[in-house]
Amino acid sequence: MPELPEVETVKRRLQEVVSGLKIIKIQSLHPKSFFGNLTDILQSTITDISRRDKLLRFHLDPGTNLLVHLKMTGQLIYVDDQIRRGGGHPTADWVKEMPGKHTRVIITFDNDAHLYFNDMRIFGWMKVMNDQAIAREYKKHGPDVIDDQFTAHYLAQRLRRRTIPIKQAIMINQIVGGIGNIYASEILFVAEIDPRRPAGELTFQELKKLVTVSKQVINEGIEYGGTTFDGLYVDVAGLAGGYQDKLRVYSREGKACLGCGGEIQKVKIGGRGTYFCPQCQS
DNA sequence: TTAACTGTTGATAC
DNA sequence: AGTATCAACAGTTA
Repeated sequence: MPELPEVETVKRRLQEVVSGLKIIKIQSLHPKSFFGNLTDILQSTITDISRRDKLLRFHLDPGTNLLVHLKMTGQLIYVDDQIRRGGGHPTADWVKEMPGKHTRVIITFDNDAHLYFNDMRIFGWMKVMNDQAIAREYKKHGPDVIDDQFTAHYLAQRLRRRTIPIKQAIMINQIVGGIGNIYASEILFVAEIDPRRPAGELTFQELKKLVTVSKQVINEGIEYGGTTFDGLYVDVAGLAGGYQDKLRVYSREGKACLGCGGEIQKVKIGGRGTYFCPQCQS
């Protein structure tokens, strides 16, 4: 579920709480959640955390990495002694009950803190990867939506003669990284573009607006700490984001369009629920 | 009860 | 190469 703003929110907090900590124990509780040798990263120290697209990278010393994809339902929950005693940074109450039913991996640090990788649907994963393997992985990706490399010229070149709906196109991370199903609907509403339009038929002016709006909406999502539905996405403290209250069209089928007062419609595009205003978006 | 839905993305067949 | 469909999985909703 997490898209760029959610992963970025997790990254920022994680950077503060686990940078400098040494991994002293790892428990893999499900065979599909952790790949690579546990022993390869035991006794390693986390030097930094970075994000590319929806991927989280733990930089380790000595030189390797733990790459993480949360997919639909992944969560990374950090709990240390202070949190268990009810102090420190605010957290959801249930983080003190970790591990939970859906905990798939537990990492223990040298300060006795734990990082819990919860993932109900088991689509997410953690992989031990060296720098070269990471580089190969990143090469498959387009620029992040908020990267300066993501421009109207770039997008025009990538979408030329393509017939898939524009909404589907901006969700392909080989084209642009970080946009998922929720923000795709939001972005196209703000850009006043019909999500069903064939991607190759947008004018350059429309692409310019699309690129600008994409960066704005995604940055807005980051500012509000991401979007939470049904408690599936939460930050490292188990707390919900705030952007679900700011959504303009997503999950608002039949409700009044904030622009014209007309009815928000829901359609399926590429098998995914898509919300838009037929009046405002063309 | 059963079917269809869900925030992701990779494989496959055409 | 680009597109459409299905699959991975578990839970909730119609």
